[in-house]
Amino acid sequence: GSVSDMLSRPKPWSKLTQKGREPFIRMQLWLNGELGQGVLPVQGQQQGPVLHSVTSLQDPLQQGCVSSESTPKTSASCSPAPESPMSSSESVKSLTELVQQPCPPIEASKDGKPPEPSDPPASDSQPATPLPLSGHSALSIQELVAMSPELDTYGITKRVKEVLTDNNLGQRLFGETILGLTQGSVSDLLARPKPWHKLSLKGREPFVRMQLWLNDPNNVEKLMDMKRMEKKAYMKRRHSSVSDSQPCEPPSVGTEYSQGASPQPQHQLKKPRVVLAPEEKEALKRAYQQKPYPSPKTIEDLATQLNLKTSTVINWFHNYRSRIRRELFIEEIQAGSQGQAGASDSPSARSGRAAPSSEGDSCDGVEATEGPGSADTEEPKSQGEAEREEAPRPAEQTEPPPSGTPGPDDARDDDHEGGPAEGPGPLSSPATATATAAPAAPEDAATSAAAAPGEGPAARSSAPPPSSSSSSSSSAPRRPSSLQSLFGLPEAAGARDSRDNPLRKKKAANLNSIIHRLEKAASREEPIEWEF
DNA sequence: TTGCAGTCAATATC
DNA sequence: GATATTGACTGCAA
Repeated sequence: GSVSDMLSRPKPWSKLTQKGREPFIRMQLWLNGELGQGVLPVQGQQQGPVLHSVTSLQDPLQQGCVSSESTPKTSASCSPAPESPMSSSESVKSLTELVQQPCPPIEASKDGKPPEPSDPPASDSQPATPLPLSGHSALSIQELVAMSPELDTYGITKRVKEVLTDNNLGQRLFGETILGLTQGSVSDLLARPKPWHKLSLKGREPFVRMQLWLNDPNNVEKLMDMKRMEKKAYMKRRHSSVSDSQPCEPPSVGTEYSQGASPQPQHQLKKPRVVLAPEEKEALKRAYQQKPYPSPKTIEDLATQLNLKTSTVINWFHNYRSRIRRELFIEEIQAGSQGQAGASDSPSARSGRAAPSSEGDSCDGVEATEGPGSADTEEPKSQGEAEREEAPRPAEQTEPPPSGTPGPDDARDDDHEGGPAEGPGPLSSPATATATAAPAAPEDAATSAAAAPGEGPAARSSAPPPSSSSSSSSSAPRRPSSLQSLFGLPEAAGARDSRDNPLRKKKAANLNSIIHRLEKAASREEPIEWEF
């Protein structure tokens, strides 16, 4: 009955749960001839002949660092964990193993040729990107991902960073040959990996690829080879182009990659990249603080006031929200590890509000999320801001607007025809102020607060924290076997602590004052609602 | 339609 | 030159 149903009404892949995908993977394997004629275990029966026999195979994914939730953490969590309790279905795991030989991820084909550089991009757009694995089966990466146990994304990226830096391998090369991603994406991924459970299937792909790569004993060697070949090719091209007196196309960034079909698109005038001025960003951030989910009208107002396209404003909000969210993930992780070390705030407590530490900056997101309370970067005004904002709408402001789950309701703009824009609000000022160079009168705390940070070096010295913290950790101790060593590197934690303490104090003070005000407000207005 | 995830690719920064 | 940042885009889901 199930089979009939499945065959006649298959659900789209994306709608299937991991479990639900299992039969399709089996079918695919069967179609590929991978499963032979062995008797597959049905449902609860774990080990049919075929699967049973393969459980002894090495599972490259399992070799890697499987995250704590899924693996009984032993001191050497990177060792194969055949007994992992993780999988809801052992059989899937077995399939994973079946599919995953210790495979060299780099070499694409047996013909000795390295994967054609153009491969990754080309195949990338395909629905089922074939892994550049010479490995055993033609299983697509998606299938591997679907079957993969939970991976420790932080551990993986950390190790990858280590390997890359230790061997002087670039992100671009790694990204393009191993992950099929561009340098920027790789950088982002390595610096701010999301936890496995927050990743979509697609988002897990690169991590699976990384894990496979890490498990490849010849990974570095192969990448080195690639590097050499790239260099050779580049030299060749240069020479030939020089001798041919070619107008020497710029040493294409992607080297031999890409350019699949785009030597000419250069002609069609490219849209110049929009670069938002600091003041504009400040204004947007302030708008965000008020309404992380501005209404179309607000967006339009914003766009008008800042003289930007509405799409730019929309994009900015999307990007900002999602980047803040990512920062928060990291904060949570870091906080978690810190918490273990005896840090004060519990992760659960912080997950609600913005995580304090990455001190806003690169993650001004965090700062923004935290709203006025965050203080870190703008301590001086934070009080004022807090006053201005907390008092009127305590609930909204204390709450972490965006955080993991967009709690649109609390901050969404919808109605308020006036929206945040009503009143000059935070938005209007900077733009106009910039224009006039003379920041309008102290319209409100927020405005002035934003104006200042715009120029103040203190606020501007934002970028480093999160990434630097992560990178610092990358140079820290090795052996990312256990969760602690992955996330809570003693050194790193120590460094953080010493650096954060003053900030923490400030924050604590700030929070206290906010709480205090909230309580006051609560006692005045709606005591019941504030019961919590 | 809206929001999000993931990514690209231009640009900034180191 | 390598890496980080970020505006824009695509595809998907609710």
